[in-house]
Amino acid sequence: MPGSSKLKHRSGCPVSKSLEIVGDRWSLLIIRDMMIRGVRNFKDFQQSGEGIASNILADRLRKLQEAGVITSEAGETDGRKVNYRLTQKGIDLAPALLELLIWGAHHDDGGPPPAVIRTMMKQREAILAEVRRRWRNRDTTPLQSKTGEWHLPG
Amino acid sequence: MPGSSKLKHRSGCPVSKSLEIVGDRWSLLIIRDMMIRGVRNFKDFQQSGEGIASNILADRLRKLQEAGVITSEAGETDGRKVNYRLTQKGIDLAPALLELLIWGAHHDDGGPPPAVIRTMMKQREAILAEVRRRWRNRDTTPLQSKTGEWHLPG
DNA sequence: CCGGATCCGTTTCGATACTG
DNA sequence: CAGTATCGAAACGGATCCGG
Repeated sequence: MPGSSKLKHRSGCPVSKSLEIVGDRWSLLIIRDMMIRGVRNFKDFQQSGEGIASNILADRLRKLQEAGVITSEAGETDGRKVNYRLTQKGIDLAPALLELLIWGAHHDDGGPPPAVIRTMMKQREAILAEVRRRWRNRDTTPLQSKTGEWHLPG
Repeated sequence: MPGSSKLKHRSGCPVSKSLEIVGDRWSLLIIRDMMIRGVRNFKDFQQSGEGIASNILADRLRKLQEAGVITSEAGETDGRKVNYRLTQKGIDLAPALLELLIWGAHHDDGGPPPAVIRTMMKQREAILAEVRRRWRNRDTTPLQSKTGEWHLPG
């Protein structure tokens, strides 16, 4: 419908397009895996997320691209592989995602001990800086292995 | 049947119970309305969220209670009315929610102009302090009316 | 092998109507 | 006002198949 500014997401949901990404279980996990664990490939997402169906995963990856949060490019060494990467918009989600993870860790049953949580909160800025640095340098190794002390939860 | 609490999330979703709240379009909007706009009653949620179905709203309010994010209590003046309020766990979501709103405002088409966004980011701590203060004092007037300058997006 | 697409039974959503 | 009941539509998830 050209000229119509009503995208009509699903039915009457008033949430903005960007926030739709967040309001989805899998999308948030995908972004977390990319940002924290450095996951890039289709298969790694399947194993990392602990059982997302391939059709759902493909659907979410496509929607995340449409939303401008990630991009996909053919692997340079292996033509078969596809590398997914966060865009600037995706990286900008880091502060919110980190707050979310801290909140979950703090309030979840069986979460990490309070000392670890306090460490996470203190290192908040350091973690964000590291995420941004990695993005600039295209470094995709998991965050945890860098210091061994961050214990980012999921 | 609604009312039977099956613990089995949906199928194999690995996300923690707390993060399930966030991975839902409506739950996030409900919390936002409570925190930013001071919404407390069933009917206000229906109008505020711009068209959430009553059965969905009831379901989400119940799940948020089960998750310990909100509580419900019968209205003191009017027995029919039910007042929903954020718990401490719910209030603790404020930093994450605010980051999310800033992110959405920044990256959404037709969002507020950059100057407003920069103001939001600068006032981040002030907004959080105000949310906490209101929660302590059971003040439920909308946040915007306080200063008229925060322009919190949705 | 990798990154999907297709088929299909099951679950959940959502609009409307209705009730205490 | 604060929810249920109902029912069609959509999304989900598992399994399997396909192109490169």
